[in-house]
Amino acid sequence: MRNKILEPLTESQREAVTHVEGPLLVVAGPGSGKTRVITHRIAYLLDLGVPPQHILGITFTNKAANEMAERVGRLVPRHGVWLGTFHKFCVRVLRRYGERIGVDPNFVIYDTKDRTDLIRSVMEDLRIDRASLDPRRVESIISRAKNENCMPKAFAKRADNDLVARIYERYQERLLELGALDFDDLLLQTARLLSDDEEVRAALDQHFAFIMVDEYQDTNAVQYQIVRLLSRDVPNLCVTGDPDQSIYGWRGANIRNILRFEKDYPSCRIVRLEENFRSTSSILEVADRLIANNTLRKEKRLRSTRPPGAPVRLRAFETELEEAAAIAQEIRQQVRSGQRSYADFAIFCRVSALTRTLENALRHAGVPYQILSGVAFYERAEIKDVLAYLRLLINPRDDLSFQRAIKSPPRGVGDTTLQRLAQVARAHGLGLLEAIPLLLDSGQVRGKAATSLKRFGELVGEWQKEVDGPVAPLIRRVIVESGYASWVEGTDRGQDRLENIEELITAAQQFDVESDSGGLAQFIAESALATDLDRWDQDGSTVSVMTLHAAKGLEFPVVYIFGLEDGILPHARCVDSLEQLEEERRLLFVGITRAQEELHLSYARSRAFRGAFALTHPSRFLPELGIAVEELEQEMDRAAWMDRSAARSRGPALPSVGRRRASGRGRQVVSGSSSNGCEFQVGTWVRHPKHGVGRVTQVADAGEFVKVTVRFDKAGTRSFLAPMAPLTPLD
DNA sequence: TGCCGGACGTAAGTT
DNA sequence: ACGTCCGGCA
Repeated sequence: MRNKILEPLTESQREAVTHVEGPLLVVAGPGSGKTRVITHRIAYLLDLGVPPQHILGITFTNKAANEMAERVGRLVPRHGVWLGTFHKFCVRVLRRYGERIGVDPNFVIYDTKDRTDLIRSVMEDLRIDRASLDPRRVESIISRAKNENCMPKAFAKRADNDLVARIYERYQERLLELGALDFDDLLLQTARLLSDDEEVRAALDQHFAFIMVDEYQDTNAVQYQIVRLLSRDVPNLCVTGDPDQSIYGWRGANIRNILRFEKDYPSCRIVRLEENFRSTSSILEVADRLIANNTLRKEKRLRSTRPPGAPVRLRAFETELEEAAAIAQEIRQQVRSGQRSYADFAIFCRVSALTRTLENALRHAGVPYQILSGVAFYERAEIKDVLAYLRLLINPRDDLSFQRAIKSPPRGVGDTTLQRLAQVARAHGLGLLEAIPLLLDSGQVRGKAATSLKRFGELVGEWQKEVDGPVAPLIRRVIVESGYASWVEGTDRGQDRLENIEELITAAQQFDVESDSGGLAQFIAESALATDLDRWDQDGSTVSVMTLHAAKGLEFPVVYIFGLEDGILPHARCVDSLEQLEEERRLLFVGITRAQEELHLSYARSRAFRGAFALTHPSRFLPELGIAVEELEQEMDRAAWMDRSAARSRGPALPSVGRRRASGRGRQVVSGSSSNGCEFQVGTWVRHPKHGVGRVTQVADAGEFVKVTVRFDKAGTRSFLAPMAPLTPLD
């Protein structure tokens, strides 16, 4: 048995695996077998006779947790070790001990959308105009505060934003009233529990004698504190991570947590895994050159164990359409010729908004794909609607869910009725659902609204009797009896939406079968914590499309990264500070190091944005890769590219001065404009069907097209590519 | 009173 | 190209 665990390991991997007592830091470069180390170490501990319940494995994503559970299972069947995300772990702790710090054990979890809704409603209550203070900004400030372990009181003392402090305070009060925790609270309340309740802390510290934390470079202040509090008396803490792959600074991750591990645990052992078994040396060299440009970094070399393989390609396209089409066609060809299967390919981009064009191209080329975008499956409207009903059954005070459920399907209860209901509820300190009888008795509501409300209350009462039974039949009952199913069927994409609900029911069936599942509350909690990525099927015969963030931890034989343009990668919001810029560089580094055999990078010189075309600049990271850019038509101006990158590194962006080719390839849209440009000149008055009359302020060469900038009275200044723009000259 | 369609403003990443 | 808001209609 022990041989099976230790044999396949390298020297340093074995060193990490066989380290048992005391703190251990594994600094693991990409593709260095980090997951293998963790899973084999768990197996090793089990083999030594450590009871599985004393081992705790914490990851950031469900996917990572599942993969680990599965791989440990291959070494030790039915191992019984708890492996899960930080958030899941916190849910578990809070359900059991949360009451000691005033957390309702039946709490519901509010996701980002619920949070948005609640913050908006709080701002309404406080009569804060949305125009004067953007709710989205408020959200991110509050979330940031929570990730820094800063509660409303402490936040108010910082006092740089009075208004936000008031919203924050009220928001927390509302969550408490509603019996809800948002994502950040799961961590925050757990940290509070562990630091305020020594009895619980000590018990859990003892209980989880062996703790392993993956991706430690991505821990935030609260997660850091939780880990610290659980490894004080029994510090058998093993963390793994790679500072070069820290990409979650924007949500409060603190790269210093991993950098100071040695100081936190002076007796710790450090093992470095620097051999890369994943990528060809060509790919690795590119990654290495790129990341060497980060200044806030400990020097580290990646050692390749593989031959050079195919060179990394970097291509420039005129438009995003060509870029997408080229990727789709290439993949199709490689599969058709039998060299590859679709599952070998992954396509990454910085922002999920970029996938639309790509999707079209893939569909057009008949390439099967799965998108793993930011929009989680469980955030789809229909899923949220159904979950709102379920949440209401568990927690009748959950007004947010009530409001959602009562409106879908529309049943004749509108804002006016709801406002009256809210008044009554507030007067009696009840939830909206609970206040229905009072409102009806008061006689304030009559007619359809009254009967609908009454019926709704009765139905919920009926369903509540079933909450301890299996989940799947309950869902089915709810969607039929509420009229939701028949209503949704008649809406836009009704069939699709119904299918999504079916998928939820399938998940519920699965959940029902698992013996130790914790009932409806647990199902809802897991749904809130589930992501798109969890539904991902790597063995399926499809190309995978995802963001660079989502790609972390994965690997593919062939990787495409597209949209490598300034403003996209690095993202426009990240170019102002060196720290953020370097995080963007790490993001590209993560993407590059996912590739095993082939890596294709590309950018487009123009891209549709907000419905209009705009010119782009190549990413400032591209010159750092040390590879030449290929033009769509070979030997075309390498010089122009060099100029541009030189200009880039010198300073602020210069207007892109491209060349104009005599003929476009496979483009139908070019027409109407004469060879020397177009009919627009600076000063020309033009009419736009939507924006009305405006005046041309700028005419610039844009590769093959001409960019026309027009100032409109109302719409302000906008740019168009001349041949496509619906502009009519007025002269 | 509630619902629907056009106008308007707006867009990072994830648990 | 998209969701959200407001005003008019049922």
